[in-house]
Amino acid sequence: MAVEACDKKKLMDDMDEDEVPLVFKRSSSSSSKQNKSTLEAKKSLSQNTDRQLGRPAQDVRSQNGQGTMVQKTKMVSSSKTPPLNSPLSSPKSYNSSSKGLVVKSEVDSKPSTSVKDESNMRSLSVKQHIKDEKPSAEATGEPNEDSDDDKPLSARLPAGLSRVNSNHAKKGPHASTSGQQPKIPKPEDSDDETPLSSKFQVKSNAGLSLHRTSGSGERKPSLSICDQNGSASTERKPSTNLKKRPGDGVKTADEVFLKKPKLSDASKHRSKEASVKAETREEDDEDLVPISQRTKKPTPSDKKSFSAKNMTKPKSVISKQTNKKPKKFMEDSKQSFKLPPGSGDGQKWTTLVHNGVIFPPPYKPHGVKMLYKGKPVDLTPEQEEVATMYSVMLETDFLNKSQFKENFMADWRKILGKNHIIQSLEHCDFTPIYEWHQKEKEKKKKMTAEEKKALKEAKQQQEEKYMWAIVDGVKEKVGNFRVEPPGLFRGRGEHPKMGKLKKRIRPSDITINIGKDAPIPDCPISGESWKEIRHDNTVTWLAYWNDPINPKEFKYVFLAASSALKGQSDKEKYEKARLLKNYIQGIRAAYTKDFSSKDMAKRQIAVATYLIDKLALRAGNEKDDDEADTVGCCTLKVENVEPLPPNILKFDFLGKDSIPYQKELEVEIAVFKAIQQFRSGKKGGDDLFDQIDTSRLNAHLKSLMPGLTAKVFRTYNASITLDDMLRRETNGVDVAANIVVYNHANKEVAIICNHQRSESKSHSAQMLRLDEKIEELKAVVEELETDLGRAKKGRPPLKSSDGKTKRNLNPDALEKKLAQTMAKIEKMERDKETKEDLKTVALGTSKINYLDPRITVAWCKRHEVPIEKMFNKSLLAKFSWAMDVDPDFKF
DNA sequence: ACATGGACTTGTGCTAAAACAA
DNA sequence: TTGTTTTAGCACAAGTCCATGT
Repeated sequence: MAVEACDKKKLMDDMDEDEVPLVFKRSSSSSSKQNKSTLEAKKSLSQNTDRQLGRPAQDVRSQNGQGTMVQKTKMVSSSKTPPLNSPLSSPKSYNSSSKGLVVKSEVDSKPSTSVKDESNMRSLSVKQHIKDEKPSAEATGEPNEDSDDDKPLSARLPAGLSRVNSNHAKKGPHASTSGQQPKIPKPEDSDDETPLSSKFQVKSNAGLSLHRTSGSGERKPSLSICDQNGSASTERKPSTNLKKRPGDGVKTADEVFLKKPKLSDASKHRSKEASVKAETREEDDEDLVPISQRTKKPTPSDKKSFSAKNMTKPKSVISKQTNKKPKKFMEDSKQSFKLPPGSGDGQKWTTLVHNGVIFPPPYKPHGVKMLYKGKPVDLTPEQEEVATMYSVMLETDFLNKSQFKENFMADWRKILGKNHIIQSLEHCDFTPIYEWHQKEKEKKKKMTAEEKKALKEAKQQQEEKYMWAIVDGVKEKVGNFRVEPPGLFRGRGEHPKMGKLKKRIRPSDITINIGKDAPIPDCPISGESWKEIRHDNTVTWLAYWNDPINPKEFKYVFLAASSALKGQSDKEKYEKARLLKNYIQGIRAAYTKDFSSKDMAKRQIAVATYLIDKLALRAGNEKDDDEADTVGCCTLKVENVEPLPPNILKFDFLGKDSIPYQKELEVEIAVFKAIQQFRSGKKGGDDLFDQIDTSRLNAHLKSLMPGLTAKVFRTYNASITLDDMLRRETNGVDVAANIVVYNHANKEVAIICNHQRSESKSHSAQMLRLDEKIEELKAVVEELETDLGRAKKGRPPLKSSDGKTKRNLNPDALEKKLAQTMAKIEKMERDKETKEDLKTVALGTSKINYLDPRITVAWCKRHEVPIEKMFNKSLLAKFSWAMDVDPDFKF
């Protein structure tokens, strides 16, 4: 379906994306429908099996018993429930809330994790395998079962930790035996990509076997697999002109390639959908539909949201779409066509057309003079430009950093020349320029709406041609077609290069990558020319230039996240993480065993893997001296990990982007001892893991599972945690309550991944304001109660505090008002709590990068939550490939 | 084995835009 | 309407990891 998207209408709509607001139309009414549909769907689908399994969240809960209440109380409760399995851990878990847990994040302290009970999960899982109905898909179903492994980190972490221990350590051995030997079976797919599918399938059947040996045969399938639906969907038209991307749904990758737009029926559908949906729109001229758009809209047939309905019956939907193109097409196209991106040989595209990049406008001198030793100074435009870059940063914290100032001055002096009057930054007064800049900002702000709109349109028009690329006949959005403007480098943390001048990039710095038959983009700056033109279809970049700050590195122009190319690799990432589910138990057993290996390198690998698994640490590549001093797992220093007897490890280091990571984790004794040993005889700044590095670690991981690398654990743990929490805690009271559950799960993941944000400057003021409002409302409640009491006795209300006479309401009306006010207070208090809770936790990063969107989409379908409530416009576009997932999808 | 180049993903903060409250 | 708060998007920095050459 998606493809058809081409419909012009849609296109049109899309076109403006910027301006036009998306409208997701999902009428309320729809809900009912949805439900219905859902139900149907479920029935139709294999659900039975699932259900039996106990898959439904509800069931789950029931098991625990707790589930339900959770919500209100906060899911926490549930989480707390003691895991049946691990006795050990349990104590902690219960006790306190998450906080109690061992792990505390000092940072904000939200205690992050909660324990989950594995027991429940397990039970579920076990059964699940069964589901076979959908073959591929199901991969999903898989094996999780057994181990706690499957459980989300969160579960483990906190309490988990303890648990972990218990499991592994204690269990460790057994576990291992159980079955999964880590050994990899490599299915054939050497590539990471394909195999998955096959594997999945395999697994599904047997929980135990990790290997998915068999599956290999079809790897490609992986894609297909994923989408259960997908399969059908493809349609393609071969020859047509440009196609748009295959349907919105974007089914599987396969389809992607094929795409063919076809308007015919599909288009019809689409159009409707389009309207319904909301997507973006843009107008483009021709038919090229921007893929992104298409994709996004999932809405299948009717407007209703795609939510349940669509999903539910994915197949049916698909079929519709597909109709247009008969299978044959598909097949043909597949074969004849290019390989899917990513497919084997590394070819990413067959034809690629784009217009290059757009450069920032040349510098316009303002002539405002800065002062040096109190006197105005004449500067050339080049000198003034750099002075202005610095001036506008006058109120930032960078100006308090000597490193920044030194670097800036060093670079500026090169432009000023050796004998310039300006010799020292200390005697410079940039305020005139700063003030000029502030005024300019004011002016801009004060422009009328029309003026702003006109400016915007002019810009849009200028950029329009650069925004799109045509990849294998499909119009795709380009991610960052604007060349970075010159400026002062703002590194994060204590970056040694902060303040250096990032020089202007010119065409002669840029290498363009484009299809052989495509016209070479005109160089936008007359008289200049591109550095080089390449026709490399094994890479996805459209252009790149060397980073002016670090010439050894590059800045690339890629397609946008909504493109099929990116979508496919995103999907492959999640499929790989899902594959890990089948190996995790064995991997955990293996590293547990190696905690006491005689071989130091082996022991270090085991402990590092443990930390990556339990704490979701990043791999930790080596860094140069000219970068900020941050670490990851393999680069942890002795001083970053402090053993607190009997078995707690206190982590304190700066991770990516110099974000502090401060947590305490209770670990297995063997790990604790190993860490003590790794530290012994070393200085604080020495490497904790002196025998390993990321390439060794990853090489080892690859021996356990094809394609496995350290980062896969983060994806795996994040997604499995979300899936697990949603399944256990969604109670279905109403959409709002379900969303609360979702956000709670999302927060849990963010904490695991240590996704922080800085507290807004006005946070405390905002909290105070909320408190005031709540107090006011409480006063209103009291007043209402008084009046109600009087009204019941037939007396008129007292005068209000400001002396005015109130209307004489009857008791019913007063009660109603009272209830409304109380509800308002409740909501406000909840909002306040959430706000405080999330003041330093960023949910967005995990949603964008770590949570398999299919979990969210399937959950939305199961609980009739409009997907638009969970994904904004760009996420809808980015995850278009996940929209038609089966409601029973399990990560 | 290792260093380094190269390509692509992940992350935070800023700011424009949208949503709200007054 | 207007001022304020919240959110979406973007910019671009900073990671990961694979490939390749020595």
